[in-house]
Amino acid sequence: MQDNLPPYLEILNPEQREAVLHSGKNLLILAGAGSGKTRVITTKIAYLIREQGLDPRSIMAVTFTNKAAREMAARARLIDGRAGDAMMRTFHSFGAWFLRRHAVLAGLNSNFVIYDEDDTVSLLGTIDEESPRAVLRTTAALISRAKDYFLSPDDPELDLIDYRPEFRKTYALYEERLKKIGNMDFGDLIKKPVEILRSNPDLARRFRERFKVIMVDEYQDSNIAQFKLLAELSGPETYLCVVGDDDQSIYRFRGAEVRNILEFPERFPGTDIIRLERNYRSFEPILNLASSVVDHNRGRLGKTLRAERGRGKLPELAFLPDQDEEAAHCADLIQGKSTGSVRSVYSDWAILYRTNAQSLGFETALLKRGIPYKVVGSLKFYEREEIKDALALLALMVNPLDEVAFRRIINKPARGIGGTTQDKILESAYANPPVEGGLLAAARNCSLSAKAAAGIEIFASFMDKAKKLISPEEQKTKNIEPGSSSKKTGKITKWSAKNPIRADEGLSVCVASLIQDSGLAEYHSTHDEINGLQRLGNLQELVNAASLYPASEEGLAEFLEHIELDRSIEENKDTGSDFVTLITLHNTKGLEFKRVIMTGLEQGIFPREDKEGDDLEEERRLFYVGATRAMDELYLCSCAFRRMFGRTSIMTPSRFLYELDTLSIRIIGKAPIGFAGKTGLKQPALIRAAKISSDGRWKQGDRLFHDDQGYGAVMDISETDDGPIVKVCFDNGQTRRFLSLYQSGNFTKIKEDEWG
DNA sequence: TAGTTTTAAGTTTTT
DNA sequence: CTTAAAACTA
Repeated sequence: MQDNLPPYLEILNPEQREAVLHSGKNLLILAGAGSGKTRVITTKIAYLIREQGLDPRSIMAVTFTNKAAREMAARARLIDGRAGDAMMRTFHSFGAWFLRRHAVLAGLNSNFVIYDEDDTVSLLGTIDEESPRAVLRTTAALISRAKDYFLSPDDPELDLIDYRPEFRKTYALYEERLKKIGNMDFGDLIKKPVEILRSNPDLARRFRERFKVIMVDEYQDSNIAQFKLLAELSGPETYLCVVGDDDQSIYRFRGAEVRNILEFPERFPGTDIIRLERNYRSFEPILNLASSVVDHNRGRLGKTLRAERGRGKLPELAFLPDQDEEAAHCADLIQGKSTGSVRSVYSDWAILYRTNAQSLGFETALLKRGIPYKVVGSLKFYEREEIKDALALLALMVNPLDEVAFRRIINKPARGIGGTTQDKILESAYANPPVEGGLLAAARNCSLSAKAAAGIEIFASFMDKAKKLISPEEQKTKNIEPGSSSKKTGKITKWSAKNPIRADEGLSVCVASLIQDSGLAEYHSTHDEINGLQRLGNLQELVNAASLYPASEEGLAEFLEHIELDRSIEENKDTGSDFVTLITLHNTKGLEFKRVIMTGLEQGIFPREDKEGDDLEEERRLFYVGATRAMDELYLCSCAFRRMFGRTSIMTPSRFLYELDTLSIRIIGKAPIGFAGKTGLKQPALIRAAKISSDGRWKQGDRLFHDDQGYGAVMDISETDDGPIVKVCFDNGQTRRFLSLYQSGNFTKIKEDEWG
């Protein structure tokens, strides 16, 4: 035990302190959920600077999400302000930073724009004009996966991604095309730096000299390419410290390789392992519940989480008739109705679901009750057509060779430049060596119809105008542009013909000018009768966001990069500071809430499909992640029916519900057979059932659900003048006869037969 | 070629 | 049900 430790080290537990003070060899920290790993990382950064006298600039700390990177930086700075000078970024943001400086070494453009999966699909569409969109999307996903595994088109191992020679060929063509354009996709942000470091030993040496300490958070979610990047950046002298939890690996589908963490000690010989197994977040039954499910997984490093907070309220599992009741149940819980307790603070609550599509029902229910909420991470904003259009204009300014952006925007609004003309322009641009001025210049040099040529001129003229707004010479006299007529106008959220897109600061002036002069604003407001105003509002919001950046070419590039790498946007709803969080299970990683409701625990929803093997294990880990977000109270919901694609279908409870420790849970509602837990409050008796089969007729053996009796099966059907009478045997052993009342879709209301 | 109608498909999860 | 994409027509 050291004497006179500074307070920020004093407050750590022995394992945490050991991890912070550890030096010399590489370090693998196996940190269970809620064991204070972020505290360890941030403290370690501060400790290295304060006590070890390390230059902050020689420390690199990588995370996976922007939110995590921001939080890490903020918390480290709280302990020591100098920590702000350390490089704390996401893997992808580091890759972009690296490539802006060193891409030229690989003969690549450094003014690249980052292509997302959608852009990749568009580009693939110009390579392969035959295939339908769905096929292109699959190909795009495969290419992205290939890059996660650090596989190039000529790599023999590419067969493991897709053995078809066509795929190899398409991938090669795509790479060639992307290089010509000079842009990067997400995978390139990791893969290309590795290639550059490998072929430039001097540069690699300089990096190894600079970064003496490299730390990685959520290491269980790293992929092969990221592993290789780490390997290139760290030499024998580098102190490598990775933190992770194999039970929280939930991004396998995206190329994350759990073996990275499982085999870390072998890959980096001389590694010490420290386990953080004290959980400070959740009450014991919550941890027991989470562990009991993930215990069914094989191939774990294994650890025992101890609940430092001791016993608390038993988690509740509610069996509900359908998703509307589920949403109502959530609202009841939040308002404290079911328990009769005092209403809690809204921000204590989070509603978790497997897919974004599920958020809608909760939104409507909460809205109806006037409960404020925020949907986290619905990336819709940047996926909106009008926003993508506006971004294409900006992208084309940054990289005039951006074919995808060019095609997207050149004829919007219509300028008489259709697909055929576009092909002609692109063909001539690719036939000739890269033209100064990019695709627009190429278009001007192309012999086109009078109509098309005129369209090009119109387009080129406002692009030139916008360019002037960010060129250095014009900066001093920038009071001449029309958009910024008078004084500060503040944020404008509503649009009218008299109140066009406005801007008065920084880059927003240029962005506003582009959106206005290109006719994009007008195009979207007139083309969409219903949502036109909202579309303009979105465009205005984009303009507002740009005002934070300087009106220069660098500012523009920065703005675009920020948008491309961090798509989470603060939805500027007039929600105060107290709101319920609606969030996907994946998005909750790293977060915690006092009260958590996990919804949709049904086969097909969670776990999704009938997943098997490794995929099923990943779903289990997702359950573990979700459950361990809860500090005080945990609630689970499972519905008997769910509307999907406009149809109502009967659901089977999630298999995880059969796996969990029944002593750690209290059951509410009609549980299917096999649940031994205590039964809580009674649901009001409703008589309702639905069939599995969809042809509108009852069949022997049809499974159904009855609000009073629970799950059951049809034993016998007899036709009468009043319709069919069905005899049902329930899982609880009871037998009843029902008269079918009426039907809609495959959802049938029934009335209990008098003789039943 | 532009714009409209009809048909089909889809819901993972995200940097 | 909602959205995207193919098909169709002016």
